This record gives sequence, C-alpha cells and structure tokens, in this order.
Amino acid sequence: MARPRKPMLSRERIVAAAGALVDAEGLEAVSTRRLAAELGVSGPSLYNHFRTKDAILEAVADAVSGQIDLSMFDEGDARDWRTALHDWAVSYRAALADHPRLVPVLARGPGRRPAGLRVADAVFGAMVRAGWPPAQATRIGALMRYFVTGSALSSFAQGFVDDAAAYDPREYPHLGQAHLLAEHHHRVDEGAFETGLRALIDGLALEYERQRGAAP
Amino acid sequence: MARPRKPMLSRERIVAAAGALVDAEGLEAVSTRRLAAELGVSGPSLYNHFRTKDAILEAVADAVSGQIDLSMFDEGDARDWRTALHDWAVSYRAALADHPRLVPVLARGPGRRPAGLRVADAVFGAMVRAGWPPAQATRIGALMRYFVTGSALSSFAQGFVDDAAAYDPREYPHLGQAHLLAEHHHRVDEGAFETGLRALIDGLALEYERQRGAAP
DNA sequence: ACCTGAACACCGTTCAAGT
DNA sequence: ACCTGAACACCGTTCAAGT
Repeated sequence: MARPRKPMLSRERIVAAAGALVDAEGLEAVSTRRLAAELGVSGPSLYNHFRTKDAILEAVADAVSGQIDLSMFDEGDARDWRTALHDWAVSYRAALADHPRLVPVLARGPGRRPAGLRVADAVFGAMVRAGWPPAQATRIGALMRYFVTGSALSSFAQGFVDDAAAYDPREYPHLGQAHLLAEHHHRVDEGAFETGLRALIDGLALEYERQRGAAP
Repeated sequence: MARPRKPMLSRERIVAAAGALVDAEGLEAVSTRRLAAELGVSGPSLYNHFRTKDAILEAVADAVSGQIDLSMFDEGDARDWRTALHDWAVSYRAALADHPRLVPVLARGPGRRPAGLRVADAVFGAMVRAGWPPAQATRIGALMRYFVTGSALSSFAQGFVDDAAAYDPREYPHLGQAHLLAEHHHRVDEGAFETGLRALIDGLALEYERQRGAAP
C-alpha cells in the first residue's frame, strides 16, 4: 500500500481519535498502536504527523483549553472581577470535567499550547485591569488553577469505597456514613466545588478591600 | 538460588525502594523489572509480596499520608477550627510537596489506605465538633483536598516556558513577563498557596458566621 | 510526502520449576 | 514460602523500503 495519493491521516483526525480514546478508556489506553488501529493505519504512521505520543496528548489538551469561555474577561463586559472570576471558574471546571482523564496533562500548564496561553493571558489581564497588583494577579491565576484542576482531577466522594465494612468505627469514629459518599458523588463534589469557589472569591474580596484601604 | 532461607524481600523494603525511585525519576520510571533490579531480585519476585504494581504504589502513597500532621485536630488542642484547618493544610501540602510525583496516586483518595482514612476522619470530626453541619464538614474536606492536591500536583510557574520568544505580544498582550515565572517558581507557588489558603479560610469563616446568624 | 513491516529495547503478569 | 527463567501479549520509537 505504501503512500496513498490522498493522505490517510491528518493532525485533526489523530487528535479527535485520541481525545475520544482518552475519554472512553483513559490515558493508559492510549498507545500508538491502539490509536493507529482505531484510525486504520499502522503504529509508526503517526510519527509522520507528530514527533511523539506526548505531542498528540498536548494537542488534545489544547483542544480542551479552547473550550473554556473567556468572554467574561472582555474589555466591554460589564461583570466585575468577582463575578467574572466565578463564571470563568465554572466554565473552566466544566471543560475539564468533560474530560477528567486528561486533567493530568492539562495540569502540566500551558507550556507552548496556544489555547492554554490565551486563558492565562485573559485572566491575568483582567485581574490587573480590575486593580490587582501584577504579583497578586499572578497568584490569583495560580490558585484558581490549583482549585479547579484539583477538583477536576478526581472525585473526592468516589475516593471512598462503597463498603461499610471498610470503616471500622474504632479506627475511624467519624466515618460512619462515608460508604454513602460514592453513591452521591455528583452532588457532593458539585457542592464542595461551589462552596470552595464562593469561599475563595469572598476571601479574595476581603484581601482586595484591605489593599484598597492601605493604598492611597 | 531459588528460595533463600532468609527472605530477600519484605513489603517494607519494596515500599522504601519504590518511594525512592518515584522521587528520583518519577512514576513512569517505576517498572516491576526496574524496581526488582534495584532490590537485587528478578521482576516476578515482587508478586510474592504485592498483588499488583499498583498495590505497591498505593502503599507508598499511604506512607506519605502518614506524614501529615493531625495533632491540631486533637480534642485537647486549643486551636480554633480556622487555625487548625490552616495548620493542617500547610502540613498536608508539605507532605505532598516532598513527593510531588506521587500526587496523582494520592489524588485518587483514601480508598482503603489506613493513613488516608485517618486524615479524612480527623478533619471531618474536628469540623463537626467546631459546629459545622456534617454536609458542610464533608465539603470542607473535599475542597481542601482539591486545593492542596491541585497545588502539589504541578507548579503553576513551571508550567510556563522559560523563553521570552514563546509569548508573542500580539497574541498574548499581558504575558510579557511570563518567561520569568519558571525562574521564581518557588516563590510564586508558595505565595499563591498562602494567598489561596487564606482566602479560602476567610471565606469559610464568613459562611460560618452566616450559618450561626441564621440558626437558633 | 506518507505509509509499511521489521526491529530494538522495553513493559505487567502468569506459571511451572526449583528449594 | 519465596525465588527463578521462560513465556505471553503488550509498549514507544527508529529506520530502511516502498510508491
């Protein structure tokens, strides 16, 4: 078969297939041979389009970053920084929660990924425009990433086994209900995210007022 | 050689060697063959002591959870819930930051790991004792884990490449200084963690007062 | 330029064989 | 009980060969 007159692969097709495979079966399931089989080619063919398997995953990650809504940071948008930050975090988490198994790749940071850099640029720019000193704006970008990636990386509630016998009341006197967490993981994790996000932004607002008071 | 009269391996030796290997070279470097070689045995020998490679990593993770200070949650401790939560988060992060490459394993939750369960038990019990409703105490445990694992999983600052040319000012008008982040990553990430932790706890204190005011 | 099969140096895990 | 080598079904990546 050798070289077809019409290429069988493209970067787009590879990224789409890799994304679907990660979502369906997880990062471990993505092998070059498996991915190539899904695309109807042999393993080494992928190396005509990407330098390494990791570069494929980076491209998938950037596609996910591209789903994050940034419109709340537009110059013309009327939302104040608290509301903008909240709405952005919700969209950020939603994009990651759609592809939880990709979060370890996204957590590596933007690197040279364009969509990742656009996110960092938008939030930093908006916080500075709202009156935060640049060093604080950087910290806000960082701490929001900690919180959102942490919440999307793995379910808190699903981290507890579904088996009442696992929680010996003599060892763990307060975990008598922990075996119920897994069943309600959606509610628990959503609630914790909302509570945490609210607390984070309320706390930042306090800090903002302190700085306002101190500065001229 | 077959079976020696004195066993060559023990769970403890395997866990110690695996931990050292993860710290030195990362999770990807831990293969059963590599680990066995480090211990002077052949690969399959490990299966006499652990059912799978993953069980070895779980054991390493539990050893790290065992390093987290929980004394601030003791009944006799005089710290109020805000201070206790702060001091715990600092110790929690320090334990994880000592072994950042293990964080993806720790982020899976306690599962059946005893040290992981002790942490969950202590923080939940202390929050309830401080007056938080159980559902809120659960959320606090969850959101703290989001924030701490997110901050330990990967450096925010090191997620940006060290190359000024990567930040085209026409594409990313606010990232003119981003190439300096990697150089100061320690300061940046520490500062963001402290700012975020303070904001989180200040925000929770506001919520606590609201509940106090609303309840009888 | 873009695909192929063969090859290299790896994986996790099982299992029969040894003591 | 606890170690071994052989084996199975995999890996990521390189490379010469094909068109």
